[in-house]
Amino acid sequence: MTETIKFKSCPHFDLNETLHCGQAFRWSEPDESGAFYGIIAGHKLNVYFDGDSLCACGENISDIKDKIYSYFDLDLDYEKIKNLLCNDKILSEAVIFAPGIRILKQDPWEALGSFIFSSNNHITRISGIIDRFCQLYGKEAVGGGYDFPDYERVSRLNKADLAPLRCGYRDEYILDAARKLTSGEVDLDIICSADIDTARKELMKIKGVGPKVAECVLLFGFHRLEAFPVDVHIKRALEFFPDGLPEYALPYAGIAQQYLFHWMRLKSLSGVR
DNA sequence: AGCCAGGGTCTGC
DNA sequence: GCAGACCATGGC
Repeated sequence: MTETIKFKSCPHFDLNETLHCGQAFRWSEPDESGAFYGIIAGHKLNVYFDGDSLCACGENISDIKDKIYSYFDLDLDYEKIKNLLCNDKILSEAVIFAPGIRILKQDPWEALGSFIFSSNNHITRISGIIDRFCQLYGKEAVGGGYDFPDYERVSRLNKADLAPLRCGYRDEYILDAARKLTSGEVDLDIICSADIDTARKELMKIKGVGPKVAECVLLFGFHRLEAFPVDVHIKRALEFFPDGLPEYALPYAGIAQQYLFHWMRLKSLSGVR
């Protein structure tokens, strides 16, 4: 049956900014009422705000209530973190540009697969590739749609199977990732509990996973908030920080990075230089 | 019509 | 260790 869950009040949280700032690739645009459709833990749900409270609606979603809560990381106090970051003038500009961004806790394998597809690619195209990937090889989700494909299933595919994705040379990368996870050569549980340098090295055993993708997986899939992915937009942003980020920001470098990324990316999309 | 993109690999120094 | 060629694709 269709259920609605109302979570606790959470200010400093904007769904559009959070879901469409380049950390996740499968959320819909908002509908007329401002609700977004997506899939978490094999359940289709829509999320929206009722006043200050996040609400989720979908079939039997009480089964995954804890996972939804964790996905949006509702316990983390963003007011405190933003106040800290805003001691820096540039960071403060980035935060003010989209103050409702939060870092999601995505499924580690989905984050890994998604950011393998992301390399040297545009966000709109990444979304298309991942959509086709899920539709072709994902399990049906409760309430409709398809989940991100299991790596065991992907490990049994070949390049021809992936041709419809039109993901280019990244086809062998996703296969290598799925095979190394299935064989246990790379272990997500070990990465989860390892120190961050060990975790980086583990992830980079996978073909197609270099420093940037590894950092994205650590940040978005393992919630290592100190991870700091550097792409072209962040490279430009770093010109403002000749000595690197201020030291007090480093424990939350990944969060700072996301504000900077979104700010720089939307500025360049609107043609400002 | 090119330029560009949430880069990585491979080769040659 | 580091620079540079190369990689497949399509949105803009």
